[in-house]
Amino acid sequence: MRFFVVFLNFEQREMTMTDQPKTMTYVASEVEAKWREKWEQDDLYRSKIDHSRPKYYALTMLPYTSGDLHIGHWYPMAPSDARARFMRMQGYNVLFPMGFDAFGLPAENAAIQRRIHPKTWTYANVKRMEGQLKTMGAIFDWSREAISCDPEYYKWTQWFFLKFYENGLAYKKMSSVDFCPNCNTTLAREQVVGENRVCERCGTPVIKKDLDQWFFRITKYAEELLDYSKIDWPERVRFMQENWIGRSEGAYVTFLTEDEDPIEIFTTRPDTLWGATFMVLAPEHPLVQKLTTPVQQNEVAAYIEAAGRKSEIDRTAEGKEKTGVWTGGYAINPVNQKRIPIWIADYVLMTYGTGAIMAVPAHDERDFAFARKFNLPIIPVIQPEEAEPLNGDTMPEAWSGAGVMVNSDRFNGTPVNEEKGSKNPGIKAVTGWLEENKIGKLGINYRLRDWLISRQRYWGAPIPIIYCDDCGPVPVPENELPVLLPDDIEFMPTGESPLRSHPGFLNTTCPKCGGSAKRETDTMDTFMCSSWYQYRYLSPWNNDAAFTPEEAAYWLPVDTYTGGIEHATMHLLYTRYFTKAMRDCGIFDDTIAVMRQNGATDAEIEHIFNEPMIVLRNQGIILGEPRDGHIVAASGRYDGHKFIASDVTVINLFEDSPAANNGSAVVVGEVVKRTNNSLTIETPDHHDVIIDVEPDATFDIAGYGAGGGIEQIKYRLDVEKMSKSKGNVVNPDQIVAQYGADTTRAYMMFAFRWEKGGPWDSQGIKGVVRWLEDVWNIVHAGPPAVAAGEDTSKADRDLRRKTHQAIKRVTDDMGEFSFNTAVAGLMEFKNAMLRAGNVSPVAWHEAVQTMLILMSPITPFITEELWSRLGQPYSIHNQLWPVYDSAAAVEDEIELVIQVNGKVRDRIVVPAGVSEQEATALTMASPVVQKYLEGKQPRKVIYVADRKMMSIVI
RNA sequence: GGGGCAGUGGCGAAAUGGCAAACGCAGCAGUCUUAAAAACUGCGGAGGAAACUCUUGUGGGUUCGACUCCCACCUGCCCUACCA
Repeated sequence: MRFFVVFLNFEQREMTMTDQPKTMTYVASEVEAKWREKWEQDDLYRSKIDHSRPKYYALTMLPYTSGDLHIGHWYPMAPSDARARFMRMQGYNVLFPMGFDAFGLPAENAAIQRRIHPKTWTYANVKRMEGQLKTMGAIFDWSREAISCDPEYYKWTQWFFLKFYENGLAYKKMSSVDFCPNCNTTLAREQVVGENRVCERCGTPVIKKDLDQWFFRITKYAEELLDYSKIDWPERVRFMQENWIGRSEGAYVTFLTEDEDPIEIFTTRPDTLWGATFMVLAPEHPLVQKLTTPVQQNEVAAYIEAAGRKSEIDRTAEGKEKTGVWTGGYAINPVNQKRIPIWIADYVLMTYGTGAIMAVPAHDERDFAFARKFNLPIIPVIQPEEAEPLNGDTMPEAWSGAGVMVNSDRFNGTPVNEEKGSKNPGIKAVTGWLEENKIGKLGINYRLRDWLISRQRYWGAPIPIIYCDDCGPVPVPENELPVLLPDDIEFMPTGESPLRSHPGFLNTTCPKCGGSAKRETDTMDTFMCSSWYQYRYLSPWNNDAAFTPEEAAYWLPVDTYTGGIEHATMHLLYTRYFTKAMRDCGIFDDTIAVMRQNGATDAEIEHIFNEPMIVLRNQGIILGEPRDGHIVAASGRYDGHKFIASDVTVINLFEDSPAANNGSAVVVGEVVKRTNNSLTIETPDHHDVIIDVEPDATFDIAGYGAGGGIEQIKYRLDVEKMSKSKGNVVNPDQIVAQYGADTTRAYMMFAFRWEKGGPWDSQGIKGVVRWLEDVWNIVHAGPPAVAAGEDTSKADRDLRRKTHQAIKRVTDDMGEFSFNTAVAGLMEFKNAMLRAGNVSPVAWHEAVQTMLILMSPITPFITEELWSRLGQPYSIHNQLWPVYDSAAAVEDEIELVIQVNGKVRDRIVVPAGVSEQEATALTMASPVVQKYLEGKQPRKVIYVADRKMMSIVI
């Protein structure tokens, strides 16, 4: 009857409390508002350089200014904040900044739809989101806030562009690019998604357009980007990036046409060169015109025209059926001087390799399909061992496996295995020979292409280039930055940047010759802004540099970065590239100088500017909560496939359906969809029926009486991503209003495995509510009243053990991002406190204070309140993290598990320090063991001391 | 087609090769209440009256011992896709 005791104490304590009367029930909103204000006043979470303490830069991906924070924003941020707080209490000087990714298409689209200026829309959203973020109780240092659409920010985005341009990392070229006809802008390759190649933003199928566009030379870093040895990133992200970079090792080989024009090809299978029976060029290949013979002219022109017109969907819709035409030209295979025809086909892409291939139909699926379709010769040059000799005329498919080289002159008999590149003896031997004879050379090819950064939109950072008829493209001088976006602008999307129709922006003078010139009117991809924001946070107040070297020298690099996996091949690849490019442009030189002044060694400096973020962890996604729809019986009449209802009744079971009366029909089913005037129901035999509800229809919904209408009908929600249209969005403001920020934070951490996520459960949050209420009550109850002279040493030791076990558990789990088990450990500790018997006030206070400190990173408000109610000095968040004492955590006695032949048969309680001999003797004495032994000697006895386990083999 | 990840109670989950299901939700029974809610107490994988037996997607293997390691398969999710 512990609660009785607690209650008594609670009363006693209340009378002795010295402060003003305090609410005895936990009201989250009061507690949170009070401390939020106090912390802000005291600037509790300002992060300042302090060389006496180790730094820790924790970062979570900045939100886009969409206008409303949803629970999906809290999910990465709140646990990341808890972990940053945890590091702070461990003695680190922690920087945990926040800002906004504020440029981009949605602002402009919203502006077009609602006639609000993107700037107005964006800053209103920033304001709203700042307010929401502040309720979270995070240790964001708002003095370091950075907003990417501020001129003070994008000045430096433009400056980076100029630095990259100076260093040959930015260039302009005419190229065929993906263009979204709905958003009216070009897209980077990775912004085109799915099998149908649609725009990531709006789902419109992209088209190809030839435009003069700016690119960043990310391909220069392809090899370095594949090196993950200095960073601790999830394998999954690594795999995705590796896949995206797509390194393949092979050989470049030059074939000559009959006119001696060289055609370079890339192949990963130089060992099959002798089997090349034709060549294929991409339709866009520059040599196509010259190669085409007069006879083939018409056919080739028609094919190229058709290929250009075909959308990506048309191509895939054809089911990969090969198409192509012969140019009429021939090339000479350099390894055997054979004359082979040159074709063009759209299965060869101009954008990969050299845009030309040697076709080896015997050993490549695609070439095989092409050769069979157009009756081209197939010559096997790899013979699988222990198989019938391959026959080019009869083989049913290409052989891409291992074997021995045949029909390949001096290489006949060379083994070929399934390995790629130089690990394959056949490839290795042939490549060496090609190099010796200057026919070809070893080569690496990447799938990665340069990063297209031009966007034909207004709401982005203008590209700081001026075009002069005499001087060509001229960079805007640094002292003229930023190139400001004009506010007065027409937004109708035309496929050209709106800036082009703004004469005041467009027309300028050439910085070199002073003549009249025009500005570049494209703006930069917003991924450019978010590629360097981690550096702007260091000193957003600095208008003379992108970041302050003193700040960078102290805080860099980012120690932990958290965010969604969806950015694996975009943001996370770009920002790695950006840091490497900055390093090579000398942008960190001042920072390095400061580090040297501060006594940093070369070894310490060496790796710091190679990668932006050392540790990366991805959280999962919170999905919508599933729910059953109402089961309804609708009466009315059929009109074709539709049902017109005059009455809708919610029933409990299908069987409760009322009988049809006076000629009207009745349909019964679960509501799966609802609009303003119709319901879609699924009948018990799983057919969907659409019900049009008459405007004056009657509703019978339990609990709503006569006032019920169609809005009260619940429709089924499956587990799906949250979206407004699905109606399954969880609004964090509402959750916070109902339960408080602490509960919301803790639930985010407890509900799922953080990296996995899962469907929202509106019931599950109650567990967290009860936990915090229990903690609240425990603190107010105070230490139990112990009778004079009673020995509390055993109870004290037990509580102290639980305390230190909790310290260990929470410390380890927080460190490993295992937030759900950290909270579970704290709940267990709370349960132990509830069950603690008569402990001394000293032991109770140690336990309760430790509990509050361990909880404080997770639930910062309630712990601060309880800490102060205990009379402890402000602030709990400035306390040091407790240190685990293994001696205190050790058990007095342990339960020894006894296995016989691998199965648990008995458990005996033994003293903790028991020796193996004693344990064995105790085990053998067990009647259960005796029973299984049947008087025989065990064959083997295994004692696992640290697992408290004895295994006997009979 | 290629690559990757994951499958444990009704649900979210936990378990350095060593007691499967900690912690929590829902559920059931009870206390309190006129009643309900809340709160509290107990039960809580399946079968069985019980002793006990079975159980981590399926089938093998390694081991005294496998949710955990290895092989094959099934299912789901993610990435990628005519990439030479």
